[in-house]
Amino acid sequence: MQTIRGMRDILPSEIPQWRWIESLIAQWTQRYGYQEIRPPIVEYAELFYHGVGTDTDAVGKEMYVFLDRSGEQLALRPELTAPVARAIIQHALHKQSPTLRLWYYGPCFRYERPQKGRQRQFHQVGAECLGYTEPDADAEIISLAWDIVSSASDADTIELVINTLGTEAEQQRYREHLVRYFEQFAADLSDVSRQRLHSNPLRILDSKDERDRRIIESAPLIMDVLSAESMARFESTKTLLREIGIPYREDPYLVRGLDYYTHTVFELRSQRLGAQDAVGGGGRYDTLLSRLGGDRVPGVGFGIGVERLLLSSTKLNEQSQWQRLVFVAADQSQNIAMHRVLRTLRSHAIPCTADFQYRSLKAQLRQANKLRCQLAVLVGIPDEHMTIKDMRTGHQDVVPLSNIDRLVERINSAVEP
RNA sequence: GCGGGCAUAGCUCAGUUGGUUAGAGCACCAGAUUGUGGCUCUGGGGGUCGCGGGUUCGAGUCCCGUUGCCCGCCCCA
Repeated sequence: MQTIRGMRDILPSEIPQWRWIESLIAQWTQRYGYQEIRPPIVEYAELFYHGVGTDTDAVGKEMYVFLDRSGEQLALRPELTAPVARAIIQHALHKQSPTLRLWYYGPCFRYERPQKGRQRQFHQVGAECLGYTEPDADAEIISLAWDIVSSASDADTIELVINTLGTEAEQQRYREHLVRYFEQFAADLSDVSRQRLHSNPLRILDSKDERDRRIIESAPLIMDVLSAESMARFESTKTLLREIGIPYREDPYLVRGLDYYTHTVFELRSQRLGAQDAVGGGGRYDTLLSRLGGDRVPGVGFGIGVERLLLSSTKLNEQSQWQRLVFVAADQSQNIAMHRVLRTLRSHAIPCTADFQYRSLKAQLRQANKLRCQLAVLVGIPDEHMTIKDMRTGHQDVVPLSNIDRLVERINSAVEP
């Protein structure tokens, strides 16, 4: 028996890293005044077909879809923006307050070929800012994503890339321009790009193929078809980023894989990852909610891959710190006293543990040391007493076995808060 | 979905042109230390060599298949 391909256990030894990342996330979302939302993991498949689009790989080729026992077509969520949008519509959250700042964190699923930084079950953290058409919201979202990623790794190992896709209509017009342009070179394009010519010409732009790149160099740019208004909102987004000190690089060929994006799109890349170098990405989606049958609520958001964030992290949190945990050592003859001590300490909110193999005191202390326990209590040493040993300094203190309250007092004053 | 690499102890890895009972370091357990951890020394336990076939007198080593991981493509978080 083993885990399903592309899915893995997060082992106890890895939990401190995860907790650390999760605390960064909680910290930053709180500082920005975002509220957490937790949609279910399973949704109607239709939500993603309509919201994200069947042309996208994430939904069209990689989504886990299955029938439940009553024949409903369900899906394991491949991303969380659509579920959040669904929740807003379903509970009319935008009617209670016309602007919303939400964040989420949880597992997502995509049936892909596993690789480092690419698993079939992975975790995404993200935030959505809804109800604002103003570029201020775009800047805030990018700023939040930047803060989370750059607090986990050194700023000089990450890169922020931004672009604009304009309105839906402008995107459509651009698409037509591109098709007309690339058709002239159809014979010279790579096979993949030729196939995309009519299905998804935007995607040709980020092809890595050598020959494609040369053709792309002279391809029309989105800027050529943008209205003055769209251009202005992109400019002011960039100005805001510059003025609040967030370094970015503009890339007119950046396109994102999900259909719902309009205007601003961005990606955060890490040099410390291989081919899967995108740690996070996002953009504006002014038509998503109306596409899902809701009111026209504009929004902008991002998603960050937590596994990739961990891989890209240059700031390993210091391990091997002393734990706020008391080790209670005893031999077999003291087992009742040992359990009484454990129970009393716990009732006083003092974390404690013991070894039930009743091995030598030496072996028990070795275990206490391995667990990095700050204190050890030696029950029955000396006779009718308990020794409180500070594992950091070796300093020892003796209290009578009959006076557990005194033990609690001593421990409370010795343990670091 | 396509192309390629790897798979030996809990972990990181040796294993010579196929040839006796498959090794090391770390980790684990015990002792040195007559109830006291970390360092050191000594000893000990632990391996269907990913799994299934095949070639051979003989396979960890060669061949085929399969599963998993890794790299590139694709895609994205």
